[in-house]
Amino acid sequence: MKADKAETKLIIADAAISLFTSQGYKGTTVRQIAKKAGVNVALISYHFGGKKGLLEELITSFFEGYIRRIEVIYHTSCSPTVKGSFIEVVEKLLIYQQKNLPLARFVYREMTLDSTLVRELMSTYLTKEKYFLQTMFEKGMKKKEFRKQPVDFLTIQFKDMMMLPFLHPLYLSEVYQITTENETFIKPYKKWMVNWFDKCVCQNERKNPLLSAVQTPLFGAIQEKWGS
Amino acid sequence: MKADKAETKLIIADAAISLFTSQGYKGTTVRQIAKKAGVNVALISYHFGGKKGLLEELITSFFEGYIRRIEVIYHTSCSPTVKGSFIEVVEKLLIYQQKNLPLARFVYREMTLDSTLVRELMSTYLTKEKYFLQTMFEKGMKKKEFRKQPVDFLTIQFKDMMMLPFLHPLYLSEVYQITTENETFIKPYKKWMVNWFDKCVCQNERKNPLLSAVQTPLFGAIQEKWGS
Amino acid sequence: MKADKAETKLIIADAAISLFTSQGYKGTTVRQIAKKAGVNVALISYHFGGKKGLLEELITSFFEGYIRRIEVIYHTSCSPTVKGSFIEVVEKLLIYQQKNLPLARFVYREMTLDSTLVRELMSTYLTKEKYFLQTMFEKGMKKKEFRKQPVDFLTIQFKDMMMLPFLHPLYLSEVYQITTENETFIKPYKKWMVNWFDKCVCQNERKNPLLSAVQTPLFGAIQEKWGS
Amino acid sequence: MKADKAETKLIIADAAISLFTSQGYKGTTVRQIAKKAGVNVALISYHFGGKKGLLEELITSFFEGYIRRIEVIYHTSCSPTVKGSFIEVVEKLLIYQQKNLPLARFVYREMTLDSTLVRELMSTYLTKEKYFLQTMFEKGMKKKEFRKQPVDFLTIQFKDMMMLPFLHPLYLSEVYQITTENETFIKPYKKWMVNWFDKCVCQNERKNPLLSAVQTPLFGAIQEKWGS
DNA sequence: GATGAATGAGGGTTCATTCAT
DNA sequence: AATGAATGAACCCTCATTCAT
Repeated sequence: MKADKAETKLIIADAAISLFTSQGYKGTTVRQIAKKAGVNVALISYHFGGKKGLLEELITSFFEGYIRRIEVIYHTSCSPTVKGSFIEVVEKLLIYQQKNLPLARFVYREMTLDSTLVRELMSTYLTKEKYFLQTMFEKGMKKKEFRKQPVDFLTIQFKDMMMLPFLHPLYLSEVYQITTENETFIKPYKKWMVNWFDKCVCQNERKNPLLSAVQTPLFGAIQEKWGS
Repeated sequence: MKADKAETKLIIADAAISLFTSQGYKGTTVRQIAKKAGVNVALISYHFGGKKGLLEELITSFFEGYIRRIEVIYHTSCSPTVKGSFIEVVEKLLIYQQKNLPLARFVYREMTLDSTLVRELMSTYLTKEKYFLQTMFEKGMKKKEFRKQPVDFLTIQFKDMMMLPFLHPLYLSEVYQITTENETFIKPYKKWMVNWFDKCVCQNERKNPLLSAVQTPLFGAIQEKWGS
Repeated sequence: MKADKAETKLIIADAAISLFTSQGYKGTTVRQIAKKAGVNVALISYHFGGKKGLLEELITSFFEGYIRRIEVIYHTSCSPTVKGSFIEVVEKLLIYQQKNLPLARFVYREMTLDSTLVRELMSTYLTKEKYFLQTMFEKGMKKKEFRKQPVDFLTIQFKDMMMLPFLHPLYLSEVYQITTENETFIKPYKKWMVNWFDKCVCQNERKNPLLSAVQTPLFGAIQEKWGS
Repeated sequence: MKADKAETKLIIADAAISLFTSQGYKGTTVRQIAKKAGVNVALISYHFGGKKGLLEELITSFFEGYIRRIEVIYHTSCSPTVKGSFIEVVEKLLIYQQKNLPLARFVYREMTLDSTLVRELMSTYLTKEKYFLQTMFEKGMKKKEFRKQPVDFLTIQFKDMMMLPFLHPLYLSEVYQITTENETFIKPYKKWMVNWFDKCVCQNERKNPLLSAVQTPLFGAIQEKWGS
């Protein structure tokens, strides 16, 4: 039985994502991947040019989809406000990451490692992302929609908040049955991000500035559960 | 000149922490560790019973120190309020984690892997930690100092917030020169935690409940930098 | 040109037998085996699951063939006398051991070691062998063909005599050019075994009782036990 | 507590003999020996110049005692017949080997290995032994006490018979509780050797030539060679 | 495109030994 | 004489990859 070239690649990729996520890249052997995918070991080298090539394709495809979502909105958003565009970005990225949760988790974890390979792969995309986000922030400031702030810090904060929930230690989900996998997570988290824009980014009268440094359960989802 | 047993073990452990942190456990070879430590490879097996044993000792010693800090405060804190005890815990743990930053980072990352070994090592300590935190929260509630809330969620939120800054992807720090390593991080982060207690945990009049779900840059440290 | 799986395994096995026999299991390295077999080291693990697996297969296959020869005769021998069946067994086993002389020597030597592994491997086969031999001896006694004697001792004596010539120190053969390898060994040794059956096992008039101490049992100690 | 130099050496040697016997030379580590002896590992190198030196001393001391027993009788025996001297030799050697059973077993097993070291150690003693035995046999023939036969074969047969019972696979003893260790073994075995001398070596009338195939030589093959 | 035998590099570990105390 | 930390060589094995089919 001969499968499609594309089909076989997909099967292998899926198996790889699953194993890489739970065991890490180094901790996974090509034989484990081949076994889980139900294909011959040599096919991994054949289709991806080796284990490293497989990793590359996974990371690349993740960032590809990631950047594309920002890019599309950046170029076509018809929202009247910059904040509106940002909210679109937030929603699209949250959905994207949740849909590719294991891959996202794996990529983000691998990013915490000192791997030359991973660094090289990321740099292109991270540069692009930085460009888009910073441009948008600057646009918002120019339009007096956003408060004047160091753009760098805004960008990193934004990126941080978009990434952290997916870095969440696996064991927490398991122990407490709280998870970023179910869809109920997206809505409150998005709300929380909107709030962050309102309070910390946008140009708005803040009567009690002291509050700004305050509260917030990190995860809106949790907050949601025990009501307010 | 022969070194002390304890001394050599320390040198090896230091080298291992450094390498494990940047390359991961699986990505680090004993020969790299030995080379970095300037000792013979066999000494790792001699002193730690192998690479696995080295990992065990590192993780164990980290959690040992971690739990001890909670425990001491739990048993000897003379703060009149439970919140006061919690603040002590926060401070001690932040200092501890910052002082052992690479180790903390490494342990937390390794916790996101599906490693039987790591799971087994942690289970003891996590259970203890859970006990201490939950008991304290319950005490606070019984004393009407804290609002009534599901203790589980409080505990996990607290744990989360104490861990997240140290999971922070390395590259961010490097790119943006923001780091949890310098001491200026602790003070604002502690302040932020205090605020969380005031607004989300403690029994206090909240005039505008809507605000509670709001704001907060995840990292007070960052907020601090560009003023308020 | 890639060889058959079976073929390669045979080549490796042959090299292993040769080296194990002359240097012992512990004294032989997988690299020596691989070199002698003209294959890559990793193939040993690939085909046999490691050095230990190779040992297992060698010992198992030796005993397998050994037991099978007894079994076949046990079930299909059409000799009118039990002694006749025994003689068949003696002949088949002598031929078998001589054909697999190095393997036999190696296995028998390894049996003198306190190896858990070897013990476990043997136990199955030795139990089977014991069963076959004892049943045959008992049958001979029931038919009044054999003298009544403790079956245990008969069995061990028989086994002993079938094994000893192959345990013979290698150096003796070399020094004196006497060997169990050439075929002229089998005939007289078989004759000697027949004689042992006639004089010590079978029910026959013995005119000169003094002779009883002569025609062997290899171990006087044993003879002593069941009297003369 | 400092022990005598000699005492410590003995303790180590005893431990080594025990372990070498059950696990073989290669299968035993110096750490096992040191542990069993209750001394520091380095002492083995200190006292014996290493593991190899320890082996040398054990084998040497065994052969030393072995040869000395032959030598003494060779020079001082006042038996009127050569056969009488031989019987003395037999008795002394049986007792010696039984008293040093584990060592004897170990040495004889190690002799079946292709070890350059062992070969070199033995050669001296084996040459001496060969000289004594052959001279005695020749003397017996010259005195017409022994039949004329190839001396080589007589020697090797004799040596064979003196060695074989100690090569006996360990497991047999264990399974069947028959052992060469208890003293009751020596008497009958000696008797059997006497008989061998009477029937096969000495110049005596043999009324029933048929018996010639019976009283052994352990190896018919040998018997075959020098005719019947 | 798919297979599985074969490869060479490198992994962790164990070994007998030596060195400083 | 005795210790135990330290050493380098060599062990077996696993790895990702390639090759012939």
